Amino acid sequence: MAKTKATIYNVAMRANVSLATVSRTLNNPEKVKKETRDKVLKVIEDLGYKPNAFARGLASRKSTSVAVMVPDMTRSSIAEMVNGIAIEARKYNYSLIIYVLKDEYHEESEMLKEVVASQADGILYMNDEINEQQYQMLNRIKDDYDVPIVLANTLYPFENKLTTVSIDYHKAGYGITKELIEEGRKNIYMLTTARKYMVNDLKESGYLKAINEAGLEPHIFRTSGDISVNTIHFDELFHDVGKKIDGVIAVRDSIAVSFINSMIAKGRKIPKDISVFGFQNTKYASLSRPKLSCIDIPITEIGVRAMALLKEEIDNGTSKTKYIELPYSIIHRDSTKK
Amino acid sequence: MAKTKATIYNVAMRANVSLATVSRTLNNPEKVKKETRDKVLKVIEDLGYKPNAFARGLASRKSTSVAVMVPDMTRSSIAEMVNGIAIEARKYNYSLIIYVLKDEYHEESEMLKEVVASQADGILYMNDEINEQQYQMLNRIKDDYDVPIVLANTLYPFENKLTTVSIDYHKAGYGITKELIEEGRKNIYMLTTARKYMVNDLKESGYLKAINEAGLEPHIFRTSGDISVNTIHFDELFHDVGKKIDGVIAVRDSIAVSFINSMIAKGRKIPKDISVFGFQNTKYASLSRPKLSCIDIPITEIGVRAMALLKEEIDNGTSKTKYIELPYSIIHRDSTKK
DNA sequence: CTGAAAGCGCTTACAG
DNA sequence: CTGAAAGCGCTTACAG
Repeated sequence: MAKTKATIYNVAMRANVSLATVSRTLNNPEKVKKETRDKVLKVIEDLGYKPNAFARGLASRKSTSVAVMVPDMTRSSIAEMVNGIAIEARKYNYSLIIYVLKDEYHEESEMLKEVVASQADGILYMNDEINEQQYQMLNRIKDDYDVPIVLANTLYPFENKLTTVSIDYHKAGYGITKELIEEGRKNIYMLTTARKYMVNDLKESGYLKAINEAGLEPHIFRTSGDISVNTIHFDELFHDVGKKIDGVIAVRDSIAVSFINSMIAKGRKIPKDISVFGFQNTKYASLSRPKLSCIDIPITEIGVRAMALLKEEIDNGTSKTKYIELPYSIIHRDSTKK
Repeated sequence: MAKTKATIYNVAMRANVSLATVSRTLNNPEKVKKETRDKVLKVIEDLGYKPNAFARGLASRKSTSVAVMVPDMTRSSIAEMVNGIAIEARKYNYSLIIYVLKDEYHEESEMLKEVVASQADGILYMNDEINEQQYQMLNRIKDDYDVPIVLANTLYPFENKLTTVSIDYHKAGYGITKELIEEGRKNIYMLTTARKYMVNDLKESGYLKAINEAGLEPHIFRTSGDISVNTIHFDELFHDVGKKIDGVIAVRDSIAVSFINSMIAKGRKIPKDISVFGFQNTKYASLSRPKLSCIDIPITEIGVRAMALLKEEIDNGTSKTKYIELPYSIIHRDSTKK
């Protein structure tokens, strides 16, 4: 039964070469004579030999693995980024170790120590709620242990010490708000999360800028991402000012769709009475009736680029680029007039 | 800057004990006198020492990591299972190495070799498309390398050599079909994927059983998970027999919602004209108008239980249970009459 | 309860 | 281009 795994020693024996030569044909093939190399490769193939990742990691001080730290796998944006990361990591034969962040700061800091102990070659960190404390902790880890860190879709606008791949959420928020203004909307509401997310703050600041420029009154409405909860909030909102609202920017597609459902239940027409924009371009947007107009965020691409940048930092100790801003686009469907 | 990580040697020095004692206070604290232990623990704390995972893995032949093999991170059921796995893994301080499966059989087999080389203590495999070839390969890996494997939400009904955690999809398909029959529906369609998924085949067989028992005519309609594609299919379907369909079982919520949107566009009423059931109870179900009735699958729980079972097999070499069937429930919302 | 020592399976200067 | 040997940082019998 339990076949004992072939070791480098077995390969060396069978191929009549030293351990060093086997190691070289795997890691620096150009340093081995073609003839020898082929002989060794053949034995490796025959034995189904794969180097033990621990021994290799211990000896070389490289792990060919990166730590992927995420707040919550179940959010589709996170899952899609991880997918992008996986696509790119595969090219380099890197493995991905997933760490699901806990709310508690202390736990996160423990987790980071684990990451360091795991000898990850680099860290991919995604957390759209990132706060001062967390940002500084990452900074410290990076400096203390000299491990490259790349933030993916994670913006901390007050400092820029950490390499980042994202989109300009402020500009995106500004852009769609302007579109609504140009449509002639006067009472444009921003539907955002009660909980503070950095990324949502940026969308909000873009919204506010456009609203102020147009001399309109800003309306920030904070609600929950939980549909059963925000439905109640939207009913209350409608009760208070429902007839006046004529435009909406929601920080997530799912919140936009939930809002649409609530308003249609009250007899309002979308987009005739209210134009609605979402953010992300998830499947929710295409399954909504009417289909949702929204900002399309190249989320998989963010993952791909973040991994590529991390790889660059791992290999060179640094990277030319410290900030990659990816373009977004505005998808016009049926919940807005344009 | 770059703080050199403390090693077990540094700890031993500072605490005036041997390496073995440091190792023991971490791994077998009961074998160390309390006094000594406390002294060592203090130094560990002071130095921020974390054992190097590679050295530990190499020496102990245990990795405290498991390989998580998934077909595609972006499917919400997969992401939620991984979340469940992460929750449970955290209890044991296990890390998770993610492998995103490729379509190509050869690549999957290479990946499995990598998994073995990575010294993972066990493998969590989820793939609702699993075929004979893949199943046998897993079997071989398990036998050859003596590594525990647990299938999560992955059914291969023709054999049961591999430990599995899932729900009874056949029964679920049967149950909701019966409900539609009891509602008085006569032309019940099953909307399933063109591509063969094991799990969908089981839903289908349950559907067929109920239909046959009732002496009705079965209608299996194969389409795509892609909304823009299935919308076209549904339009064609409506053109052919649209007026007759009075009940629908879809293998995924998103397919059900897309179908509802298509039918409403043609002027049909849900659930008055057509009752619709989905599968999974995703957010799509709550964001649909009308809200979707569906089978609720305890997907996070499947992840949790699969990880727990794997841990049991890792620790004991085997587990008492070879198959855990979790209960599902039927959620009645507004797309069916009950 | 504690320590000395071998060994896990690799990589990498160093020598030749 | 190739090999002998040290060393990576742990764990684990074995002795005491």
